[in-house]
Amino acid sequence: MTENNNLEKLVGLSKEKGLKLTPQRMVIFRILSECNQHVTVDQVYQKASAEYPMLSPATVYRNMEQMVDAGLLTRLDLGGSSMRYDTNLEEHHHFVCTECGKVSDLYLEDIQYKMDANRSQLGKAKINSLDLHLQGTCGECV
Amino acid sequence: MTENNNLEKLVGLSKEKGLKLTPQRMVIFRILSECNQHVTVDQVYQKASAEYPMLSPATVYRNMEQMVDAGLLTRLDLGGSSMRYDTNLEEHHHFVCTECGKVSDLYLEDIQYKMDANRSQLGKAKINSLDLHLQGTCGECV
DNA sequence: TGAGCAAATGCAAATGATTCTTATCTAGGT
DNA sequence: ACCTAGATAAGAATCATTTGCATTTGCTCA
Repeated sequence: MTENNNLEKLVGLSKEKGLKLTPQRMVIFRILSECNQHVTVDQVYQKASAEYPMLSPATVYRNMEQMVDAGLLTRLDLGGSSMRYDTNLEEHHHFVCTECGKVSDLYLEDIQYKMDANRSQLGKAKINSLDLHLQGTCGECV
Repeated sequence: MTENNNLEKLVGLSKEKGLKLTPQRMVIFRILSECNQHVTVDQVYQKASAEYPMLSPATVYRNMEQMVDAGLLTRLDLGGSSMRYDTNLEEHHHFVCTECGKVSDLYLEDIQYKMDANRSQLGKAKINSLDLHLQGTCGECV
């Protein structure tokens, strides 16, 4: 169901944005819908190139970035060496386990509100993105 | 005064940690105490190599990392292409202007408290670091 | 004060993520 | 079937950072 959903989105998107429905794009997108969230480009590339061997990493990079621009993915900088991409578009934050690397989602509805209260320190500044990075040891690794 | 303070720290450190008082380390350390916060390794290297031309970048990288280990600096991942190091050891957060790159400090005393309230989502997990990344347009660039 | 050892340095090469280049290819409209 | 804009593959290029190694240098203790 998620997969159909995403496939629909892709098709709709390709019309909207003038993106072509190339086989590479289809493979990449299906991989994304099968993967867990927070994937790296390389993870996608590994899986995708298994079934589409001539695929180049650059193509995956390009496609993921396009999907971000199109609002299908969110780019995540979780502090590791490589960027991650999140298929969960809801406003949320992340907790990264420094032992096993697992990423957990966190929904913190009142952070934004709290920020507003502290906004005075920023003067006329306009906040565009607010990102909470939490690190620690997850339940399984404790 | 800050410089004397830091020099003391450095000497104390070298005893504690078995770090040697090399001229390179002295130069790097003084540069750090003169620089504004949030410097990159390269910024330090540029200034330091001006007065110690044979200095190698690797030495700066190594020294900054050692200072982090020793608790004299904090490593900052502010999302740019290179890491930054913060000489301000107080608990605080950062706002990065996406126009001019300026970094502003933010003191948000109640974030930690708020997090605790949301901790239930994390189960037995242990939070080691909490880092708020804010991006936007600063007062001057608005 | 000088020998010895661990730590520090410089250099260059390795690494790893990402981007760029360029020639080729192809989807989609006509 | 044909054209053309846009997409692709492949690999070179880039950039920040790390590492291996041979050499040097603080620092300690006799």
